[in-house]
Amino acid sequence: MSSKSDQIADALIHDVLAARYRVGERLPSERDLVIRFDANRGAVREAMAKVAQLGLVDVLPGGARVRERELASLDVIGYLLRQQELPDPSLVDQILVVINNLVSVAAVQVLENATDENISTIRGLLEPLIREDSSNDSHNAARFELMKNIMLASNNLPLQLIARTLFEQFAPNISAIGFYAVPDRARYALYARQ
Amino acid sequence: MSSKSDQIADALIHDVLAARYRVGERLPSERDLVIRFDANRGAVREAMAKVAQLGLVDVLPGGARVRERELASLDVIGYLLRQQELPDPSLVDQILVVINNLVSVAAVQVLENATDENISTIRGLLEPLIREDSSNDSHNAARFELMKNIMLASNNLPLQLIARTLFEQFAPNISAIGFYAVPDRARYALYARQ
DNA sequence: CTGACCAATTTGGACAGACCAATTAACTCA
DNA sequence: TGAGTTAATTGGTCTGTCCAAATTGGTCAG
Repeated sequence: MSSKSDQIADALIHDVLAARYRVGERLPSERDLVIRFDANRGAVREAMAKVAQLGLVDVLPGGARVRERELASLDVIGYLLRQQELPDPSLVDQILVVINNLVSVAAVQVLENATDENISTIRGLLEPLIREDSSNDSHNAARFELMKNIMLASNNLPLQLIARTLFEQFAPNISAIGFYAVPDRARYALYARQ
Repeated sequence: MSSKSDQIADALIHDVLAARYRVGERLPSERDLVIRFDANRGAVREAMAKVAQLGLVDVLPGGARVRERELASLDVIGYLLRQQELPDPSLVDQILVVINNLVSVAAVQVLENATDENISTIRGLLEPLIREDSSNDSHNAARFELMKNIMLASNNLPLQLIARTLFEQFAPNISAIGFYAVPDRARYALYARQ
């Protein structure tokens, strides 16, 4: 059972992402939200702070105003994926484009900076991927593991933060959408050989 | 003048990023922080919620425990850049690697999805970059503007969120470090011609 | 009728004190 | 010494209050 402020925040985030309020419009006042959610103002304020920290609203005396979606934090991706029962396919595509590319960048970084140990670990993870006879599920799991290791070994903190955020927001939704992006096996294999 | 809860949050974030607390260690209790910052518990709790939302700590009954830095939100980058008077050069390098690559991805996306209007706008922004006689400052400003437009035109929300976060966290620090990464002019020119 | 001005209301920010449930730390006793 | 129990600590929530900034609505001069 999540805390009450989290429940309130989730409801507010959902409403904002569902465009229930226009950009620039004010959210209900904290005192109104107290009534709607049957909570005290402290809980409502904590929820508001969370929504504001996600970059979805600007909170200041006079009211909390909705910002443009493009000004939000990366952390809203998870909420967006959960907005409907089935994640938006185009959003999934967009995420996969970014992830696949970041993995490539990370792979380059690994080759430049990583230790031999890291490389050998990654090479070990790579083998199951080269085999063509593996099932889709096991192949995806192996690829998932490989990506995470490449990110970790990249030694690039922003890269790690982005990747972890995307992976983490993405993971709970994989079952609903399948993890279908086709990796560029040849490229990874090339990297591994270097 | 920022709000008190923001001041408290900034101080806590600074301490955590400065590794004043070990991973897994507990932050001072909310009641102790009330004393240290001469605030009430509500303000402290709002600050704590912000730090938790950044992924720096886990707050639960018994105390707020520090998490590994790799589990944080991308939004900590700005705080990391401001940790010392002079931003960490290696962190700057890492950010630039990511940014430059994301721009490339976005450029591809633009070619696939963008309107003619977008493309012509970008092509217009590209011209000042091709000239070799421009000063470094104006060249950088032009490149900055170009990148932002490519990102916007990419129609890829995660990409936009990441880019905006990085640019925004980065911008206040540009003066301190210079914006020195050399763009791959040839590649952009190639894209533009397509 | 329009627009500038002003007062009343609304809103977020902060404060004080209290209770509960979960966790943690301390203690006791076998 | 170690396991089990108790006491203290901690976060989560609640009620109520005051203040300053922003908004709103009305008023009045032009």
